Amino acid sequence: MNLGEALEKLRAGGVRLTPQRQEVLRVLLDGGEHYSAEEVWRRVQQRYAGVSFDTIYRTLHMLTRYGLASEVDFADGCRRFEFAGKGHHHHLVCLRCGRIEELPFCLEDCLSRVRAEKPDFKIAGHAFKVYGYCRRCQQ
Amino acid sequence: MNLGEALEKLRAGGVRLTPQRQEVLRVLLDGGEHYSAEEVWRRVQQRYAGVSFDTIYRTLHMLTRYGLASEVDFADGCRRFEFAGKGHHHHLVCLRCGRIEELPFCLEDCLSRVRAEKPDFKIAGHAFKVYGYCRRCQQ
DNA sequence: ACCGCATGTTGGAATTATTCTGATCTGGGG
DNA sequence: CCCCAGATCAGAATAATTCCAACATGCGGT
Repeated sequence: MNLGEALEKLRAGGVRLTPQRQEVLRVLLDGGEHYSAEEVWRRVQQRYAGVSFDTIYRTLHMLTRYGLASEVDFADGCRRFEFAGKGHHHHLVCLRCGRIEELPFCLEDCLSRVRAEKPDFKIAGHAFKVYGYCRRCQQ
Repeated sequence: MNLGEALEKLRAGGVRLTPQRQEVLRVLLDGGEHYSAEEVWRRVQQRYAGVSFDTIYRTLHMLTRYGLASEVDFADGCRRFEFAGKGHHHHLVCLRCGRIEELPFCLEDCLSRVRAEKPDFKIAGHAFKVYGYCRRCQQ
C-alpha cells in the first residue's frame, strides 16, 4: 500500500485529512522503522513545528483503528508503531542493542494447532516475537 | 517447581530471604494468575501491611533475573508477572474481557523455520500470543 | 546466641508514558 | 465563501515505574 491508497482509505471513512495526519502517515511510510510516539512527533515537527504531542497520539490510534498502522510492543517502555501496509509479519528483537528485524513470513501452521486444541476461542489476530542476539551483538 | 525449591535457588544465589520476598513468591505460586505489580502488592499487604510498592517492583525484577518469575506483556497498560516454574507455554488473550488462557504447549516447530531463515540470529527466547474472543464473549 | 555490615526496605518524591480538558481553529460539504 | 462537526492546541491530570537517602535486618562469622 502507498500513501495515496492510505489517504483514500481515510477519506472513504469520512476522516478529515489534516496536514498533521498526512505527515504522520508519511513518516511511518518513509521511515519503515518502528517508531515510538515521541519519535514520530519529532519527525512531524520538522515540517509542522507547532504540532502537539496529543495530536500524534490520537492520530496513531486513529490510523490503527483504520488498519493503516499497527501497534507493536517490544517491552522497552513505550508503544511502537509501524505502517500496516507491508503485510503480516513477525519480529526478531535483539536483547542487547534493541534493533528489530522483521521475519518476512508468518507461521500460519502454528495457528491451526491452536484452533484444533481451543475450538471455543475465536481467533482475531496473533503476535510472534523471537528474542535473542543479532549478529553484531554476539561478541 | 514449588516454593521450597524456589527459595533454595535464591539462597544459592546469595540473595536474602526476607519475609516480603517470600510472600511475593507465595502469592505468585498460589495465585496461578497473571498479576500486575499492584495486584501482587495488595495481596502481599494482606500479610505484611507496611510493605512498599518499590519493594514489590524490585522483588519481581529480582525473581525474573533468577528465572523464578516471568514478565508477560498483554498491552493492557501494565506489566504482568507469573511464576516461571510451570514450564514454557503461550497465551490466548480475550480482547473483550481481558481474560487470559494458557496454551499448555509450545510451538517448537515454528522456531526451526526461524533458525533456518535467520541463521545469524542467536535465539534466546520467544513469545507467542493469540488475540481473539473467549467463548463467553462471543455473544 | 550475638555482632557487624552488606544488602534490603521504606516513604516520598521524581520521571516517563499516556490521556484528559476546555478553548480555539479549520477541512471540506453545501 | 460560510458553517460547524470534528480536529487541534497548551497545559494539566493520571498512571506506571524508578530513584533517593535514611533506616532496618538477614545471615555468615565469632
